[in-house]
Amino acid sequence: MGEIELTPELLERAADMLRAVAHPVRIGIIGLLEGERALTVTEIQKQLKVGQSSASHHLRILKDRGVLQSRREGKNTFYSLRHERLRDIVTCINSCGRED
Amino acid sequence: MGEIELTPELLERAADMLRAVAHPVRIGIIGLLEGERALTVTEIQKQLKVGQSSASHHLRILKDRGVLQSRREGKNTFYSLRHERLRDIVTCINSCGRED
DNA sequence: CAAATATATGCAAATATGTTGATGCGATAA
DNA sequence: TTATCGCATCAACATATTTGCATATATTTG
Repeated sequence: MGEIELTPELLERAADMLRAVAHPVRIGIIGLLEGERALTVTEIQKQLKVGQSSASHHLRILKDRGVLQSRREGKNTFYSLRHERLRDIVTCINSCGRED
Repeated sequence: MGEIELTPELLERAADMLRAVAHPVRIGIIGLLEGERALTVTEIQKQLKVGQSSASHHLRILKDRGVLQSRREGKNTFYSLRHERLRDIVTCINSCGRED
């Protein structure tokens, strides 16, 4: 539970995934997608109060970077977490954030 | 260990801290600063092979966002982690890494 | 004080990201 | 087939981040 390899590739990969998550809307999305739950774009955009285009855009970023996965079902596309562990990041960040 | 509040402020704060971390050089810095260890700007810039100005800039970002703390000692400034837990993020990310 | 060392900061060009409206497109319903 | 829903994507513009050079400041040394 300790050592981290510092190869440039790992740094790049880690940064890539972190950049994917580092946006309020995208953190919100991850927050909505607990466990096995899968939501449609419309459900997500309504809960987070963002435009359709914006939601779609952010979902794509999360999917491209391997954070989410999606499946199409009729007219809908359901998005869900690919790594439940990623939620830990948000938990972790929130627990670190609070003593200014 | 479970529920995450989704208030806009928390989302912003979480995103802010994540953005601070989401850069290869800055992840590298966190990687170097295990435990209590504190390093000078020069030590950090040499290990990560970045310019002086760049190292200084990145350190400032990490400090401003509450990731690092610093103490001055003579001509040197020693930087160290403010939240050991933040290292978990890097570990977590790496363990999630892509299996395309 | 002058010089050297360690770090910080201002600035500007290059690049990356975010935002929004319009439009395209597959799936279903009428 | 036409209309509509759900979503994706394009385009254009706005904002933010990164990088490096030049320069400034602080500390110690001679």
